[in-house]
Amino acid sequence: MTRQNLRDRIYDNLIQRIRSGAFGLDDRFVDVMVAAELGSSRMPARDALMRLATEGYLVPTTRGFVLPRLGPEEILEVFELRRLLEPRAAALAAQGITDAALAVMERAVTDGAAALAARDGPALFTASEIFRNAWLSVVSNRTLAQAIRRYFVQVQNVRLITMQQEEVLPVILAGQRSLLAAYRERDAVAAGDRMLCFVIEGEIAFRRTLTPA
Amino acid sequence: MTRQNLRDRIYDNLIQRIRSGAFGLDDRFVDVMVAAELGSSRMPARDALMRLATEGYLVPTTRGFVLPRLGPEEILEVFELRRLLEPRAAALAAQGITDAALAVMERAVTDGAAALAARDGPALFTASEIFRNAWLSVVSNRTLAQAIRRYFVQVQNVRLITMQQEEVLPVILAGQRSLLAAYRERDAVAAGDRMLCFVIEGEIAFRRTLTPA
DNA sequence: CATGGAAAATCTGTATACGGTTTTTCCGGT
DNA sequence: ACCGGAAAAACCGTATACAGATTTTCCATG
Repeated sequence: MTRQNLRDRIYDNLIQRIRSGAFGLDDRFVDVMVAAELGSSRMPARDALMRLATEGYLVPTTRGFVLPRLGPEEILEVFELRRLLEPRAAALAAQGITDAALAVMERAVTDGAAALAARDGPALFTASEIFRNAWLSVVSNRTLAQAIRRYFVQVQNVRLITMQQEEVLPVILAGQRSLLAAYRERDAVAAGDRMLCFVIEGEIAFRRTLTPA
Repeated sequence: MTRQNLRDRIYDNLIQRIRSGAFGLDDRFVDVMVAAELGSSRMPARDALMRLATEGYLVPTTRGFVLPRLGPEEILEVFELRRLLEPRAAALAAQGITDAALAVMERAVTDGAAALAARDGPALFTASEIFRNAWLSVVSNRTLAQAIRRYFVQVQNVRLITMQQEEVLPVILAGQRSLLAAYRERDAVAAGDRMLCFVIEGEIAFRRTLTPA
C-alpha cells in the first residue's frame, strides 16, 4: 500500500533527514546509493535529488550532491526578505489563529524549553520548525505563507548550525513565547511588531557571528 | 557546440516562453511533445517540466502539465506580496541603477507609449516586462529579486488579460514614467514610494474589475 | 438521440542500458 | 619516496522500453 510514487517518497525521506540534521557537510549523495537504500532504480532517486538541488537543499557537484554551505551575503539577503514578509504574515496569523494551532505552538514552546534546558540544539530546531509551521498554517494569504516557506528551506542548514551556538537558544525561545502571547490574544499589531523584533534579533545575532572580534 | 545539457536548455526555452506569455491557459505540456519540439528524448523534457512544476510555473495534471489557473483571491494575495516586497526592491534598484539599465527602461517606456497610442495591449505587456526586468536586474538583493520574479510568472496570464482593458493602459505607463524619473535621480525613497503607489493603483484597478456594478 | 461500456490511445512512473566525462587508482620511471 | 600518466572506476546525462493508470474514442444498445 504505497500511498505515493517512489520519487516523492524518496524526496520526503531525504528532506526529513536533511532537516533533522542527519547528514554532515561532507556527506555525498549519489543517485545509485540513494536508490539502493530505498530499493528503487536510479531514476526516482535522481528525480528526488535534482528537486532537492533546485530547491536549495542540496548543491550538485561533479561527483554527487552535497549539503550547501551558504555564504553570509545570501543569508543576509534572506533576512531582508524576512523583515519584509514575516511581520505581515504574523499579523494575519494572529487574525486567523485557531485553538488547534495555538495548542501546537504551546506544545512546541514547552518542548523547546526542555531542549534549551538540555542544551539540545537540534531538538530546539525541530520545535521551532513545528512552531513556525503552526502559525504559517493559519496565515490567510497562502501565497505569502508559501513564499516564506520557500526561503526558509534555503537557510535550513545554516539555522541548524546557528542553533548549536548556545547563546542564541534562549533568545529564540523568548521570541517564540512573545509571539505566542500575541497569538493567544489575537493581537495582530503586537504579533507583527514582535515578529519584526524577532527577525531583527536573529539578524543581529547572525551578524555578530560574522565579526567575532 | 551545445554549451549546457539538454535538460537545462529545454528548461530555459520553456521558462522564457512562459514568461513572455507565449502559451495560453488551455495549452497542455506533455513530455513527449516538448521532447519532439526540441529534438530530444522524453527524459530531459520530463526533467524540465517537473522542475517547472515544483517551481510553480506549471501545474501537473493527470494528463500533462498546464499553466496555473488563478482565481481572484489568489491574485489579490499576490498583490499583498507585491505591496510588501516591491517598494523595498525599487528602493534598492534606485541605489544600484546603471546607465545600461536606465537606457533599457527609457526605451521600454518609449515603446510602451507607442503601444498605448496603438491600443496594443500585448505590446505594452512586452514593454512592461522589459521595464521590470531592467530594474529587477539591478536589485542588489538577488534573493529578493528572485522572489518577485517567481510570483510575477504566476500572474502573467491575468496581466495579459488585464492589459487588454484599455482604461488601465495609461495608468501603467504613467506609473512607469514616475518610477523611471526616480531611478534616473537615484532617489531610493521616491522609488519606494512610487512603487507602492503603482502597486496599489494596480490592485484597485483589479478590484474594480471584480465588481463591475 | 442518449448512454453504457469496452477497446484504443495517451500519459506517467520506473527500470535498464550505454556513451562520455571526470575522478581515482595504481604502476612504472626517475 | 615522488611524480607522471595510463588504466580503471565512478558518475552523469540521455535514450529506450514497458507496465499500470487514466482518459478518450467509438460502437452498440436502449
